[in-house]
Amino acid sequence: MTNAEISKLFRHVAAAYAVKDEKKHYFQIVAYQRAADIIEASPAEMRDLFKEGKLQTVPGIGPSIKTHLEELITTGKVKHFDQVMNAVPQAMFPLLDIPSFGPKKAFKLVTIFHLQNQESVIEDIEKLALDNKIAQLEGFGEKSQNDILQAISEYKTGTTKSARMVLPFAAELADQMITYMKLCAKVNTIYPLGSLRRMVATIGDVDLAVASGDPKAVIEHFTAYPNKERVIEQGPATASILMSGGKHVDLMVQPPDRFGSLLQHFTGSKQHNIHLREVALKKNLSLSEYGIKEKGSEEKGKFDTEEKFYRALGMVWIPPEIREDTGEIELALKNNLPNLVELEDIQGDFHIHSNFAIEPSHDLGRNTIEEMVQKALKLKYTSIGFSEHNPSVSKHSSKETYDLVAQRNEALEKVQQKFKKIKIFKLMETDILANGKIGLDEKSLSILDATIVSIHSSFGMSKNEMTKRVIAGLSHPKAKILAHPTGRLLNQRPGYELDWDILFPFCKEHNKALEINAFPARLDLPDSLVRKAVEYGIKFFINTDSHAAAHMDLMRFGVSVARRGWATKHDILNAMEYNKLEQWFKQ
DNA sequence: GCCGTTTTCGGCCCGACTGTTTTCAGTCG
Repeated sequence: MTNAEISKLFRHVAAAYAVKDEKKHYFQIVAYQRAADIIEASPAEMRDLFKEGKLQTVPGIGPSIKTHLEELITTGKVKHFDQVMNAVPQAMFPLLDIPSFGPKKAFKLVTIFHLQNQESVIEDIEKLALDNKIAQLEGFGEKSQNDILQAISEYKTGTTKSARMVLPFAAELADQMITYMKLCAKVNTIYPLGSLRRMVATIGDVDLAVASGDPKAVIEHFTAYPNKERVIEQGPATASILMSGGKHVDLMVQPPDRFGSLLQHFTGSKQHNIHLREVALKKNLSLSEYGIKEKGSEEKGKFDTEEKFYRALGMVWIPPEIREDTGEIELALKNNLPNLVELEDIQGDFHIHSNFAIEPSHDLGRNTIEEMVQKALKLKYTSIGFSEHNPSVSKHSSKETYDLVAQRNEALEKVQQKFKKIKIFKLMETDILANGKIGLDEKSLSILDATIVSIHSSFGMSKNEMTKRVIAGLSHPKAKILAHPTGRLLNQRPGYELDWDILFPFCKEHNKALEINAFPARLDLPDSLVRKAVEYGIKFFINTDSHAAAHMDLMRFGVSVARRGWATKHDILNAMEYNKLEQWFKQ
């Protein structure tokens, strides 16, 4: 049972409670929805946490839900859930997947029309709407009948709720909209907010906030966007449009003197905001996008900046990347937040593929060594590490491999002679083969400063085997960095499994670094694991894995992952002076 | 059902928008 399945089941339980008696079960409903949100977003599978006895460490999971989860994971079902859900018609549940269908509407329709078949219920509702049977019901009308048809049609064609976007894709969509919105003279300021501002690895919808003295004009301009599918909703302060591909763009507008509270509200996360508002309540304050009001008063205090907004709650400003309600509010109250690493701290990039013809088993870069160095200089780096893939093991003798590595080194030295302002490190990205050996022999390794190691084959191994394999590879004294540690490709493959409780202590003890791969389809190590590794005291390289000079600009995405993992400058090795780094490689 | 340096009992974020309604329920974020 996956997190997604558990989350869906919890939402169904909440829906069943809502139908049964919403008032009586209100806080159970909220609790199950909150647990569903948290489990859905959790990078760790609940079944793994169960095996490790760590279910109670998940926020939102208390004694009762924990017991139910244990029953669910061991037996595949929960008696209590069955009881709750069997009290309502089963046919209502498939309808909940369709946007605009909640528990009440789904229950009402399947009850009135005696629908019992879960397989056909969506088609059944569609047919009833087409036959004009729904418009006559109390509480429904012509418009809502048409809305139902539209929602079902969009659901069936996959127009809605499609896969989440990787960051640059969402950023580009946001940029397009921002460019368009700036054509409206009434737009003072506009920012992308929500998960895009928090730099979450994948983005659902694009959220935009505008400061303007004329919200009406701004909203009208927004909903007139020519490349939209349709307007979803439109009010005096907010609007939402559907884009081709099923993405929503949500807009909120406030006057400039309330823009700080809008930024705070719309950046989220939801759990961060809820917690912040609970903290505020204890101070007799109530928060919203309009500002802060004292309990009992109608007057809402105005905040033009986020800093002032947080200060009014007795805390320091919290960087958006860590607004996930994982302890940041408590530390902000004590003015004790970590000093997160910044892009400007980065002094070099150590996972760089040039087009040097090294005859690798994987891909070559597109630019020359010199072009990559020039790009590094433009980025004001003081060091760079070249790490082409090792020459393919199957196609070369040991001597041929050595000659290729030596030739690559000579090429690096030539460029080093020409550019004295930057230190060039001689690295390589070496495969950890299925048997745990690495794809270079001692002689070749001896002429490198160090090697990055990584997995590019035999992904299907068990967690145990893979952990042993990675540790075997990392055990060579020259193997200093584990690249893209989980092997995940966002929206493509989940990555292999590793036992972090073994790997993290190993890295700490043997002074091995983990890579935070900045390539947007990877963002690997994932942020939540970065956080754990930081707690272990492990060091990182943030690398772009560039296969072209232009890729080196992607560093900021890796820095965001590090920030989301609460890493400071001192956790990041490529934020160090190169001479210190040279020492580190020799350790 | 969860949660706790003001609580192990008694609280639980706050608001937008829509359609069908003459004041609100439902859905969403």
